[in-house]
Amino acid sequence: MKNELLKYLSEHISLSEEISELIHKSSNIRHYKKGDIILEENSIAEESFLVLKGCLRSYLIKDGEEMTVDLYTEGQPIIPNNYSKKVSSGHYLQCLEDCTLNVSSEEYEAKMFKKYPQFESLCRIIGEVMMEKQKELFLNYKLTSPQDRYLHLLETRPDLFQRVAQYHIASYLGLSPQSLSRIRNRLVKNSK
Amino acid sequence: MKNELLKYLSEHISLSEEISELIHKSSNIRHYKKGDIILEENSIAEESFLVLKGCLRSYLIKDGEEMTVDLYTEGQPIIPNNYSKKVSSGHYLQCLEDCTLNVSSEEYEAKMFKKYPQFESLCRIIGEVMMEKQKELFLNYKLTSPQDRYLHLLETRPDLFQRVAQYHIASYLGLSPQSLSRIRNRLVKNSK
DNA sequence: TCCATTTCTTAACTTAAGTGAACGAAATAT
DNA sequence: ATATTTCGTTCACTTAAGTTAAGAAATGGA
Repeated sequence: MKNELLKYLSEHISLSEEISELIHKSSNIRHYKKGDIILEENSIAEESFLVLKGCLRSYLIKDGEEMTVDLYTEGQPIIPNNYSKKVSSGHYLQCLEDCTLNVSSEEYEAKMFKKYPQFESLCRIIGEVMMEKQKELFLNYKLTSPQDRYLHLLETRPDLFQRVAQYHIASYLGLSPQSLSRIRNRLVKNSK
Repeated sequence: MKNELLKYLSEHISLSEEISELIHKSSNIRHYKKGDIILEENSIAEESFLVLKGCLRSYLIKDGEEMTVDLYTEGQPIIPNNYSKKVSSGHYLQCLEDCTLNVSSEEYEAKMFKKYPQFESLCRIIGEVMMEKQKELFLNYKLTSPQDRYLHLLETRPDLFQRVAQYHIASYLGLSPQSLSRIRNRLVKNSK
C-alpha cells in the first residue's frame, strides 16, 4: 500500500533508489471511516494528503448550501485550501468512503528539504505539474457548456459516477442536481 | 526597472542580499511593441516572463473564435501553457500595449538551481503561492454569476477596464460582448 | 422486512445568457 | 481631414439553467 505513494511520485519524476527508500521509510499512513470530516471550515490545515484508498470531497458552505469544490480518488494529492498559510481553510474535507491516506506536513517537508535537497526539486516539479492540471481544468470549465463538462468528466473520471452521489457531482460541475438530471435525460433522448 | 523583479519576488519571500544581487545581475529584459505576438499557438514555449511594464493577453482559438484566457499587467508572472513540457502551447500571447518583460527560461532556471539551491526554494514557494491564487480564481468563477464575476474583476483589477477592450474582458469573463454590455446596463439601471 | 430518510427525476415557471443583426461611436489608417 | 475598420450597445428571438414543488426510486437502519 505504501508503494502507492512512490508510484504516484514516479509518474512525474524519476526517483533514485536512495530517495525512494527514504520516502518509503518516512511515510505516514492514516485510516478514516466513511463520513469522517478531516478538515473543518474554521480549522487551519497543517497537513496535506495523498489518497491511497477511498474517495473524498472538499466543500464549502455558500449561502447555507454545500458546494463541492473537489473530488479526490486514489493517487490524487490533497493540498487543502490555504495550506501553508496560517489561516483557516474555509473548506471542509470529508470522506465519502472508508479512506487510507498518506499524511504529510509542513514540518515534515521542511525537514526533508533540509536533509535531501533533491526532495525539494521533486516537490517543485510536482507543483508545476499540478499547476498545469489546475489551469487546464479551469480552462476546460470556462470554455465548455455544462453538458460538455459532464461528458468530459464522464470520459476522464468515469469511476466517480460509480462512487459519488449525483448531487455531489452536479455541484462539482457547477450545476443544480435538477439540471444534471435534465442533461442526462436530454442525452439519452437525443441518442435514440 | 529591473528592481520590479526583485520587488515582485520579495512580496512572497524574503531575499538575502546575495540572491538579490544574483537575480539582479542575471536578469534579462526585453521590449515589445503593442500588437506583437510573443507566442503562437503552434510554437513551443521555452521562456517564461514577468511583466515589468505593459499589458498582455493570452488567448486561444476555439471554433474560429478568439477566447481570452488570461490578462497580464505589471508585476504578474507569465508561465505559458505547457511551459516545460515539450509540446506546443496551443495559446497565443499578445501585447495589448508596448511591453517590457523580464525573460526567464528553463535552462536559466536549471543553471540557477544548480548554483544556488536557495533559488529553487524560492521558485517552489512562489509556485505554491501561484497555485493558491489559481485555485481561488477558479473557485470564484465557479461559485459566482457572470454579473458577480464582472463586479469582482472591477474590484480586484479596476485598471483592466482602463486599458483593455471590453470584448477581451467579456471573453476573459466567459461572456459574449453583448452579455457584458447588457450586464453593465442592468447595473446602471438598478442603481438608479 | 418494513419504515424512514436520502437521492434522483420530472414538470411548470422564471430568469439570464447566447445569437444574429443593425446602428452609431470611436479609433485607426491613409 | 476623411475614409475605413473596429468596438460597444441595443433589440428580438432562442436556448438552457435556476427554482419550487412533488413524487418515485434507492438506501440504510431497526
